[in-house]
Amino acid sequence: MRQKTKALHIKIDPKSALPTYEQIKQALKMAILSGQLEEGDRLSSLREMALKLNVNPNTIIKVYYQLEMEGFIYSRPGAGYYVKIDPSKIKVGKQELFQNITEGYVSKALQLGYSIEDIIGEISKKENTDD
Amino acid sequence: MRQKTKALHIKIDPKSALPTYEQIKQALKMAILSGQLEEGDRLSSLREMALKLNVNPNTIIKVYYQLEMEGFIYSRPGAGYYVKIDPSKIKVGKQELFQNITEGYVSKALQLGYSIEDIIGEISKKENTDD
Amino acid sequence: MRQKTKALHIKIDPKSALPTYEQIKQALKMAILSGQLEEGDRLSSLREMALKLNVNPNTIIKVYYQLEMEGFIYSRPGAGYYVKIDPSKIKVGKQELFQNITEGYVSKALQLGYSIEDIIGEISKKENTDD
Amino acid sequence: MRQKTKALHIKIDPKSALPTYEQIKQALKMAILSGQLEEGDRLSSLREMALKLNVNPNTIIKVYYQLEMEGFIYSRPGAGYYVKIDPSKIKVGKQELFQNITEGYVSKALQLGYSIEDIIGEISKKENTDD
DNA sequence: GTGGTCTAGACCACC
DNA sequence: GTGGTCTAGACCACC
Repeated sequence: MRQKTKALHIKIDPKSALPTYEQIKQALKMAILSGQLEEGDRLSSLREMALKLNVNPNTIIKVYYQLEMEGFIYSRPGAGYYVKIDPSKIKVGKQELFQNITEGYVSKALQLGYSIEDIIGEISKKENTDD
Repeated sequence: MRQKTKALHIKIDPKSALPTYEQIKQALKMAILSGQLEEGDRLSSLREMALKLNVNPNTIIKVYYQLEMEGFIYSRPGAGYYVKIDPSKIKVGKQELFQNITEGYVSKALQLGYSIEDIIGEISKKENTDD
Repeated sequence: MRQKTKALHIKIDPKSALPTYEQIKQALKMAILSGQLEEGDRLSSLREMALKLNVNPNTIIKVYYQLEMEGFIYSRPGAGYYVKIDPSKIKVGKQELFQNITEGYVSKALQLGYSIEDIIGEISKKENTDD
Repeated sequence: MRQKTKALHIKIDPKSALPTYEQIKQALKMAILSGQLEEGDRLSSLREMALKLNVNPNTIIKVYYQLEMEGFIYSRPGAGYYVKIDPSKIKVGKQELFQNITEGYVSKALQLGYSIEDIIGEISKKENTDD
């Protein structure tokens, strides 16, 4: 069982309308669903994570608690929080999330007056691009 | 002189992490940028809109006030709120919004592990679809 | 008794924080205290005034009513509103108003950090100026 | 790092035709432009200020929000509101305000029938005066 | 404790 | 009826 914490690059946007804890939670969920974090990986400790993100420890407590409730991580008292992966759940969760964000994105773009062709054209530009 | 208020179908998602006023604001901005609301169109009155969306009038005041600050609408006290359109601004705002949501969507999908091809494939499914 | 209404140049600033009726009221009071409007002068009728200032007649009713309460004008039912001047009151009212606005102005300028000399210097510039 | 809130003596005139929030806003703007409040100074918290001025917190929220929009202060959620000063902006804002109030004052005095000499005479009396 | 969102509702100025 | 000001007060996110 791996004990080393993987480096995650979570950016908090203070101007976002989303609360801080929600931004962190979504970032961690993405990391898990994408496979960036794997079964047994240890999350940074509450204090470490709070320090890294320059955020109050209570905020991290809230995030870890909710992720635990949703079954993505579990705590080993005294040892830390670990990623828990039910592979089938991950697969389904990942697809659902992908379809959800796709649906949300496309419907907004359509409402703005862009066609599916416009959308695909815009996205194609991203190919062979770093950022 | 248009005086009739256009019907808008704004849905507030109570489960959203976005605050109510932000959801309404974004919906109205979309309607303006997309051309659904045009120069001179009258918005629903504060009380009407509040009633329609089942929300407190003060929340609508906040939305209208911010949209006014951003130059999308103006108020005529005693008469109502009206759409103000600087066409060039609309054009730019629309493109920026489109690029922003595209960028945000694509980066999430990529992080989830999907490729540009996967994304385009998923979006292509939307073609020839009603919903 | 003069029946011709004198031309007054009242400007309403829709962006002012002062309500419309207050702006009109102050302008009329100034005109009376300054001698621009004299004993027996007839004010524009409610409808005329409302039309000239592009304002709702009810607003003018309110203004005239308050000026009447304060003893600056009186109404002759069916004939209109007329300036009533108690010369001693006018003199006192004018001086009081002058001292009030001077006091208010000077204290603001001082708080901003300007000296009496600065103030006098700025005001002196107004001499030999049209606007 | 200054954290102490400076004492401000803001008086609300209930008889004023200016709305409460406007009076408070102007007083704070004056304090900033005059240098009474400096870069980094912390404003009283929403609740403190509301208590001090015997006004509803929502009224203070409105004041702070507008001052934030105008770039005079910024909020650090959970910490408070702080003065933000772009010195050049302050200088310009101060001069503009001074010229505005001077212009407004002088034009009223002139309309009342006083001459520039009268005005300067009245203001000169303020010299060597405490109040 | 501090900022931020939101509700419920009164009252005013103006159309 | 319509916008605008204001109060009283609850609840949330975060420090």
